[in-house]
Amino acid sequence: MMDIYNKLLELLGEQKWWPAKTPFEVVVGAVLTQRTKWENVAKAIRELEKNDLLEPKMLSKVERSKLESLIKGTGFYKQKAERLQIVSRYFAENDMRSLSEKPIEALRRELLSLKGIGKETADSIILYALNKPKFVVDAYTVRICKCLGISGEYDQLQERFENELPLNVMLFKELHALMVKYGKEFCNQNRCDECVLDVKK
DNA sequence: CACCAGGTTGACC
DNA sequence: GGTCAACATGGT
Repeated sequence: MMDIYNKLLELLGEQKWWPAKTPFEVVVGAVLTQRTKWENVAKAIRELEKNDLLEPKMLSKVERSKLESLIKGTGFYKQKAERLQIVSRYFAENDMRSLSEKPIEALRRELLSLKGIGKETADSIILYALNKPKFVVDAYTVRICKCLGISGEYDQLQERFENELPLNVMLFKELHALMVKYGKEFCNQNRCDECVLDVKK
């Protein structure tokens, strides 16, 4: 696993994820980027910012139709508007500070109980908003691992990364970001024959 | 016109 | 347990 990281880092350089000014902005982005290009998410976040909505209380209270129109460009906008308000209510009731004090697994279960927050979104929030060591698995991670002969679904892959890597937040962030970047650039059409990641598992 | 994007849910078997 | 359509817009 560390070999993959070193190789990707050498190839692509540091990614410095997640691009956001505040932890709550990470939360909003994590919901909006579900099955959606980041470019469109960034636009929506700027719209929300203009309307002073990048804050849990304001976002949870804003009129649904207004929220929908602001995030329309990210697709699935009705679902996402509902999801954003559910998550916002949760973050309005639980500030970042109190959330940081919870054990990771307990926090993860709470996030997963919110409608619209699945594993990847929950783990992205834990890693990038709360800076806790939880490895985020996404579609690219699964694809890349498959190419490398590492099979498994979300939980198995996550466990493997967390067990085989040092439990380091920066490392988890970078490796996840690097795999997304690599996946976007090189894994688009099953061109596994050109894969640069000929590393030992 | 077809296909994809930093997923999640609920229905059905 | 697993599979699958639905969700919707914007870009190639």
